[in-house]
Amino acid sequence: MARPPAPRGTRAATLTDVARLAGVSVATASKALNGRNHVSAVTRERVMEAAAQLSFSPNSLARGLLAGRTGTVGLLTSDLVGRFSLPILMGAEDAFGAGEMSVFLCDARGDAIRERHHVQALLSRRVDGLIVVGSSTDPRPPLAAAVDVPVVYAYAPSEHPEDLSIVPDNVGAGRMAVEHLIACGRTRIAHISGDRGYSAARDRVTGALAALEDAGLALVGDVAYGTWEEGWGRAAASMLLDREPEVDAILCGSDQVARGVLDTLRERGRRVPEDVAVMGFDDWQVMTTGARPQLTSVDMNLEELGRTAARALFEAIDAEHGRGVRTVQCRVVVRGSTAPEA
Amino acid sequence: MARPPAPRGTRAATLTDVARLAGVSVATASKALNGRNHVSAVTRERVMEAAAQLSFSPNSLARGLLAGRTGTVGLLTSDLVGRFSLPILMGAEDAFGAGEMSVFLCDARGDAIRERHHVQALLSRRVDGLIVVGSSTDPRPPLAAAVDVPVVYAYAPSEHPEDLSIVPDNVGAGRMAVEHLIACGRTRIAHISGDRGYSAARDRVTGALAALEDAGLALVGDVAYGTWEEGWGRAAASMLLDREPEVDAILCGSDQVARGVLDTLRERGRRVPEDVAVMGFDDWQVMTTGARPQLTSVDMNLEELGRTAARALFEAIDAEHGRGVRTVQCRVVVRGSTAPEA
DNA sequence: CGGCGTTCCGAAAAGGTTTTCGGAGGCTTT
DNA sequence: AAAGCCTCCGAAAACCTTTTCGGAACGCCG
Repeated sequence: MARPPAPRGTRAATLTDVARLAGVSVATASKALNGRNHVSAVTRERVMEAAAQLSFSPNSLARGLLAGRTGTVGLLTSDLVGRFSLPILMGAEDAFGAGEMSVFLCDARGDAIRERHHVQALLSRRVDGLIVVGSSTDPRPPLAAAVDVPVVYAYAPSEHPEDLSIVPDNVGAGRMAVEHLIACGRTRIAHISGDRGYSAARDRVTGALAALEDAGLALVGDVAYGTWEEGWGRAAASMLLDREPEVDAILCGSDQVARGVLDTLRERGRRVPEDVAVMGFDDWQVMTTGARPQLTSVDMNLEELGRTAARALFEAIDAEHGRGVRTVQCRVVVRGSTAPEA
Repeated sequence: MARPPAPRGTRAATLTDVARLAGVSVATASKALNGRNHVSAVTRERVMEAAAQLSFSPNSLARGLLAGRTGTVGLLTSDLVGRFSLPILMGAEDAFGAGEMSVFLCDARGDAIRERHHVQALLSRRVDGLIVVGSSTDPRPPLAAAVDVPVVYAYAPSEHPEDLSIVPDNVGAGRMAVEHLIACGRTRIAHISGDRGYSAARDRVTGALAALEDAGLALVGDVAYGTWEEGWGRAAASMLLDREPEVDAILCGSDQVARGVLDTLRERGRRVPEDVAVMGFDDWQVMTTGARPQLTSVDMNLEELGRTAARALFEAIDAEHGRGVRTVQCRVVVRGSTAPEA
C-alpha cells in the first residue's frame, strides 16, 4: 500500500515556506490562498501549486489569534453515559461540522467542580460559544463562572430565565401520545409513568391528562409513578390488570417500562394490540424494534434538538443572543403495539 | 441570584493588562504566573492578585502557537450512534481530562470523504495527536492524509501493521465465557452467535471452541450465525431446542440475542438458569439488568480501552510511538442467568 | 513627455504569550 | 575602594497569519 510518509519532527509547512517556494511575499501568498483579489491569476496559480506541493495547511491558532475568533465551541455534558446526551451531541456536531466549526467535548460527570474546571479550560481556549447539555429535563443552575461568550442550554434548561434554553416539549409529547391512542379507538387508557422526581414524567402526565379531558375521557386508575425500568413496568402492569381489568391502552413512561408491560400482558394472555394497546416514550430503537410486537413510541427528536441548539448558538455568536426557553416538538412513531401491521 | 456579569464585547484581559495593573513588565508577569523563579515573592503576589482581579485566563492560542504544542487531541469516530463508540470516548475523555488536554470530537458517519475533511481540520488546528475509533472490530484502512502527529486506532485496528491499534480481546472473551459456563457445571453448551460478517463474532467463536476443546468438550450443534438482534435470538433458540433438546447452556453473540433466547426459553417452559444457563456479550446494562433473570454477560471494558488508547497517545506524543496491535482484556459479569442468586 | 489611473506586490503591524539575555542594583570579599 | 557575585526585572525576539497601506510598474490620455 502506498501510504504517504509521516515525517515526524519535520514541522509543518508555514506560509513563509509557501511564499518562498512560489517566489512571492507572504502577504501575496496569503491573499492568493484566501481568494482575495489584487493578485494576478498566474501568481495565484503559482502559490496554489507551491501550497499543494508542501501540503500546506494554515495554522488555525495564528489565524484565531488574529481574528479574535477561533471557530471552536465547547460542548459540555453533565452525563455522557446517559442515553439522551448522545443524540443531542450528534445533532450539534452535525450542525457545526457543516459550518466549519470544531467541537470541544467535555464531560463533567455530574460534578460541579469538574464542570467549572472544564469551563475555565474552554474559555482559555477561547471558544466562540458553549452548549451545556443536561442529563434530565429538570432545570439546572447556570454556569458558575463569568462567561463572556454565548451559552445555550440544551435538554436541561437553565434556572435563570434570561438564559437561552432548548428543551423537548414533554407536555406536547404526553398530549400527542394520548391523541394517538384515542385515534386508534381506545377509550380506557391507563398511564404507567416513570420516576415522579423528574419533570419529564410530570410534564407528560400534564399533557396526557389535558388530551383526555379534551376528548371527554378520564384516565383509567391513577397515574402510576415508579422508576424508568423494566421491572417497574412488569409490576405496575400486574397491579393495573388486577384493579382495572377493562383497560384497553397503556401509555408508559419509557420504552423500558413498556417492555416490562408487554411481558406482563403476554403472560396474562392479553393480546397486543388487539386487547390492549401499548405505547412507550423515547423511541429507543433497540427497545422498540426488538419488542413483540414492535413498540409504538414518542421520539423526542433529540438530534434535532442538538441541531437547534447549535444553530441558536451560531446566531448568538454573530448576531443577537436569544433569551428564554424554546421547545422542540416530539413525534409519535407508530409500530405494531398500537396499530396492527397493514 | 448573584450571577456575575457577562460583559459581551469587552475583550478578555490579556497579560499586558495584568502586567500594567501590577506595575511590572509582561515578562515578569508571565514568570510570576507560571511559577518560574527569578521573581521575588512580593512581586509574584502582586501579579497574582492583579490576575485574579481581572479574572485573567491565558490565551491558549498564543501559548500553543509559541510552544508548538496545543494540548489538544482529535477524537475521530466513524459511527457515534453505535453503542460501542460512547464508552471508548468516555474513557479517552477521562484520561485526557486528567492530563489537561482538550478533546476535539468529530464524527465521520462512516463516510471517507467526511473523515478526510475532519482530519484536515484537525491538523489545521494543530492537534498533538489523533485517536481513531472504529465502529466494528474489523480492520479499517489507515487515515488517508499524510499525518505528522501520532495516531492511535481504537476498537477497529488499522490495516497497516505498523500503526498502533488498541482492540478488545474477543478471542479471550469467547474463551472466558465458555470457561465460566463450564465452571457453572455445564457440559452441553451451544452457541448462538451474531453476524458472521463481523470478526468479533468469529473471534469469539474461536476462543469458545478452544476453551471447549481444552475441557474435552464439544459444542452442541453448530455455531448459529445470524444477526445481533433479539428476533434472531428467539428464532435461533427455537430451532436449537427442537434439534438439541438436551442443551444446558447457551452462549449468545450479544445481549440482545440473549434477550430473545430468554424469551423463547420461558415460552418453552425451560427454567433459567436451572435447566439452561444463558450468557450474553457486551454487558449492556439496560439489557442485562432488565432481563429475567438478570443476564450474565462479557464486558469488553471499553471505557478501559478508551483510557488505554489515550495513554498510548500520550506516550506517543512525548516519547516513542508504539507499534502493532494491543488487546484489552474482557471480563465476565456474573448475574442470575448462569448462577442462581445467593 | 508629464500626469493619472490601474494593477499587482511587499513591508510591516497586530494578535498574546514565553523565553532568552542583558542590565541594574545591592551585597560581599580582597 | 575595586572587583565579583547574586537577585530581580525588562526589552525583544519568536510563533504564524491577515490586513493595511504604500510603492512600483505599466498603459493611456492630454
